Amino acid sequence: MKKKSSLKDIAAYLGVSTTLVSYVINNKEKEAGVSKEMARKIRQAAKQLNYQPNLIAKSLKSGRTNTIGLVVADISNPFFSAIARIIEDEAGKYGYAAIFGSNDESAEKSATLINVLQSRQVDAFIIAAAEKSEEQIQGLQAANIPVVLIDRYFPSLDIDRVFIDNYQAAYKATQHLIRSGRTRVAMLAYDTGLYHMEERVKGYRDALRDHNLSFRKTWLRWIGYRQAKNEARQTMSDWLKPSVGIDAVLFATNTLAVESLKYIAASGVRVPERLAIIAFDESEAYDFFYSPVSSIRQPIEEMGKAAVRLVIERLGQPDKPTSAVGMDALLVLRESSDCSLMKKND
Amino acid sequence: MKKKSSLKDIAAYLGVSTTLVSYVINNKEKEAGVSKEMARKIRQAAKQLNYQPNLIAKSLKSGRTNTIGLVVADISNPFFSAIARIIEDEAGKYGYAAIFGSNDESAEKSATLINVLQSRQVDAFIIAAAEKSEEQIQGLQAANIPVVLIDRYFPSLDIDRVFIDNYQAAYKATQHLIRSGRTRVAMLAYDTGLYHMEERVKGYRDALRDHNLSFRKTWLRWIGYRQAKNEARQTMSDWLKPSVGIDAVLFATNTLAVESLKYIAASGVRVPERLAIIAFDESEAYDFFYSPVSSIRQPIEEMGKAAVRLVIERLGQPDKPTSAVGMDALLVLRESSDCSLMKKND
DNA sequence: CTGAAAGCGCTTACAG
DNA sequence: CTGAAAGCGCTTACAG
Repeated sequence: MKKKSSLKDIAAYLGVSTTLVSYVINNKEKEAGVSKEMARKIRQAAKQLNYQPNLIAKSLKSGRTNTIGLVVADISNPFFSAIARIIEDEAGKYGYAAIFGSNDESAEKSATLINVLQSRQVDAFIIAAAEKSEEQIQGLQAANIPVVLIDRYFPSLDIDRVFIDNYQAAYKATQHLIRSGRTRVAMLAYDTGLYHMEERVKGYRDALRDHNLSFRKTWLRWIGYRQAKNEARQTMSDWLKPSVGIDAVLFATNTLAVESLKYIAASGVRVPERLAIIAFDESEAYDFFYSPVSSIRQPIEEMGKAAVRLVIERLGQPDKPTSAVGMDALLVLRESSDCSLMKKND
Repeated sequence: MKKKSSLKDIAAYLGVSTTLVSYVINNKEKEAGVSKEMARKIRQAAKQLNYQPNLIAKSLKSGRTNTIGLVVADISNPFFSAIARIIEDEAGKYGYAAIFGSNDESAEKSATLINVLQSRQVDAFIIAAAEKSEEQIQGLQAANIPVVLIDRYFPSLDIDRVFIDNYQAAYKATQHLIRSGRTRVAMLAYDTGLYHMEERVKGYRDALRDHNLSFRKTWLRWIGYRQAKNEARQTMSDWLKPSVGIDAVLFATNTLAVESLKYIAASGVRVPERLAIIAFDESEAYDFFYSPVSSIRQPIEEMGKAAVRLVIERLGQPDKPTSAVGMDALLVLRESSDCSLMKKND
């Protein structure tokens, strides 16, 4: 039962003041003009007594915790856990740790989470924002707490952010499907007002329009986050009816795609011959689906690093102008959208 | 720039002492005998001034942070991110938050991580331990900090833990392969001294022995965590040579399996006809591999919940006897080990 | 070169 | 029913 020792313990042990100990422990001996000999003795005692600084006390004094609050939709979603890992590593380089939380795309949970993290005095936030969480985020800004949005953002908010050009990504993917001969291209999206989702849908619709494909209502389905599983299956089942005859689908996220791919595999519909597919994000499912899935790959590593960089910059310079870091997603073409394998007479 | 308000602000605003405010804010008005009217006024002022407690100050006073340090190998591994999510939710129910870190299966990183988390005064740890981290963990115990090991543990340490019966799981999987006619069953494992890995290998070897299959050295390959990708591919390539003729493989983890499955898919070897497969853990890859992969599924949810429960119990009763919570994994049989599809004349 | 003292935002035993 | 005061473990301006 080795007791933790405090500065006071070291001071008492050596019969000196805590002031001195503090200076040495924090390597401020030069500025404070602590004698070499004293510094040596203190360091030795610290080692001997197994001193570990109490960062809580330090934080109370300094007002900084060197902690970043990370808010994502669901840490068990590979997209977010990959980002979390990058952020963990990158923040660590600057001496910051991450406290994370999942909001399940719910504004209420997000509010609770942000409150908890704020009470814990995190120095800054990196947030993949939930729908309708603008006010919470503005609240943080009003309280002068740095916030960087990642993946999603609100165009109405003047705030640091890292994002991809979702419109372009969806447009290009749709265009690819159309140019290779698909004429009934559908899109499966989440029913959320979030800007990034709207941009993806807009890119899809504009691509249809620009290629003279008249859009039909049934081709675009918005489904709820909480019942995604059932609704994705239902949608696929509807779309694959001969009377509807969808011949290509753009999936707006990996979770939507994965659920649908399960249905597609089970239903026996041939990909890409009968149905071409392109999906956002990444998933091991994409690699292992019998027809490897073309995807819109976000530069996760760059995004995570940029988010941490923006946080650090903002902490150092609270009044600097907002940074909006846009990146391009990569359209990775594989077999699932290879329309040379198209079934002509269908 | 809404300033955060402190207890002192509320006290000053109302012209009362912080003592009173503290009692009310913490709902101790009854015990402290605060007047109804005063309590009402304080609550109102707290709301009005947008009071948010400073948990850091609270922690310094109380010596508790209501924080659990979660150490895993890699938060971006779906097995660990799934556990993290469970732990996050479950700990939240008890008012605890989680600070996480990845140790990349390295004892050095683990030591650094544990130090950082300890400096941050986490109340307890849940750790998926890295090889050779016994001493660090004993150090925590010596400092009287509750630790619960999850997934892996050290038989030499008397410590709370949650684990599955790895021996049984591997034994049964191997037995299944043998009973359905496979005679050259290999196993791919991580080259680590960790007990859970040794148990898995032991289960495999004992199953071979009990079914009178003489084990051959080449059938068991231990590969390094950091070069798993290359070594897994190399191993598969070796095993699939006609001269070696492995007809079944047990994979000791999901990452090992996923890398190997990529190679197998590319190489054109038929599963399960030519090669039967069973793999530990879960992965979307298992569902989408052309021959759905039989797996040894750990009860992740129960494990995560049990770990949090043990932590909470230990915090409440530091001297209670050690809890070792063992669970059974589930052998989920699918096509990849369906040996009725075995290629007889091979 | 070194130390006494104030203060970060809380809690709580104690006095009145 | 309410308040003054000490203290959690640090940091740092100030005095000597």
